Amino acid sequence: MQSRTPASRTGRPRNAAADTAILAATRQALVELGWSKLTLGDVATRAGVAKTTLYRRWAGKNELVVDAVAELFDELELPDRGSLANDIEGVVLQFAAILDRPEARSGLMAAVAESTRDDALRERIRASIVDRQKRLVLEGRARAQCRGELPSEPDPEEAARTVDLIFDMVAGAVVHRTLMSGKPADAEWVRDFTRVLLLGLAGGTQDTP
Amino acid sequence: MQSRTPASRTGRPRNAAADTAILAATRQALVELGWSKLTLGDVATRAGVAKTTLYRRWAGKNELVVDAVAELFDELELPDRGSLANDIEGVVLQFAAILDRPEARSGLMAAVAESTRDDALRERIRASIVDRQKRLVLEGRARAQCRGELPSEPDPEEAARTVDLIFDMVAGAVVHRTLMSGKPADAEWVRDFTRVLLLGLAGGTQDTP
DNA sequence: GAGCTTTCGCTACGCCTCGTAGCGTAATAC
DNA sequence: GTATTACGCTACGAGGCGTAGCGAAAGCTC
Repeated sequence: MQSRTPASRTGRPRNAAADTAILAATRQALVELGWSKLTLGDVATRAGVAKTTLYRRWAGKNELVVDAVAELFDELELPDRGSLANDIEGVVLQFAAILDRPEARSGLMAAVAESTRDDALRERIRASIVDRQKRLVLEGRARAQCRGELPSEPDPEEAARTVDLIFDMVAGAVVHRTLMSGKPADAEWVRDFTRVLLLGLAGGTQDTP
Repeated sequence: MQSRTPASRTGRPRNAAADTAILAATRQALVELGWSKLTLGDVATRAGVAKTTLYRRWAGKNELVVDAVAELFDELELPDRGSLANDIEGVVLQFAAILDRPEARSGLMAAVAESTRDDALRERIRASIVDRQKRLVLEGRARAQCRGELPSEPDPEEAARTVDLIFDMVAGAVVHRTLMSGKPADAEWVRDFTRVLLLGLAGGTQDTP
């Protein structure tokens, strides 16, 4: 996950439990201290490992926090709730619930801030968080096209653009609502948002449910 | 702007030029160093003032960077370009251009990250950045309603909700596209985005231009 | 002008964190 | 056994933080 697994077959193996303990301790420290006051020495103490062990596995605070936060977003699921509107509302509410947790808020935004000056970190975030969750858009879109709720797009290039656009609109709106405007993405807001998004995507050819 | 103006009529007045010099030095340091490696001592040296002077005017790194970044967003304007679609495309492209500047990227996101654990800082961001730019949505919306491009909303409470929703959708999508997806919010993307947003807002009763 | 008030530049300081080096020990593969 | 790697621990220099204290400068009031 973090640095390397060079198929080292010899020597003492790494303690796998330490990884989960360190990542859990990182999230706990994010809750109690936030990003700026989080120190690697403190995380090591919480996890019950030596500080040097932590440095042997992660390059620094940035990489550690990205890995710790990325696990949070793997909880996202997209159960079939019968309609595209219900599917979107469900996943948006899940996403909002994750962003309600302080370890996700401060950790994610701080990592994104650092990634503006660190290409490797940006790629790490993209691979372990952003691109991983794009699967939700792809799945929901495929379902909706099967149901006839969305027009099928023959041009694969244009379809990819649309997927990216939807992803940025959904995730961006929730993040902005939660962190910038500072208001909750509650059921009422999610309903309004989903209505506008669906009308826009359906090309204005569909009635309001 | 920063700390206090208690109508201190007596004593040596503050050097107003130092404020602008400090904020400009902060932006320059953000460009060259980024948030995490920016130090107040370095900013003071760049601005040609003593470090103690800096601490007399700002409480810390967070507040200083918020003020330095807030000035960037005051450049946003909303010239009348004839149609709601053109107005939106114009302001989104302006917003994207600001987010293209490294001092805006790292400074804004880091401040938002810190604000998740600092209520005073969150309020400072809301007042000096977020709420200030909501004027653009209000103005564009009023224009569009005059043109008949958007339905008028009699219920003031629902109208306020709609304004908030539009603001979060526009700003959130651009920020997410730029910083999370790491792709440019170029003319093509802005056109696609505006089309979806407008279809959603018009309630599906309008043709694609 | 004299006197008061506030700001400014400068130096110095204790505190904390960072990231690394070095050592001895533990755990596994061959 | 031996080789190899991981681990815990201690110690260290480097550097930033935020503050205190000082003398000097720049205003206002009288």
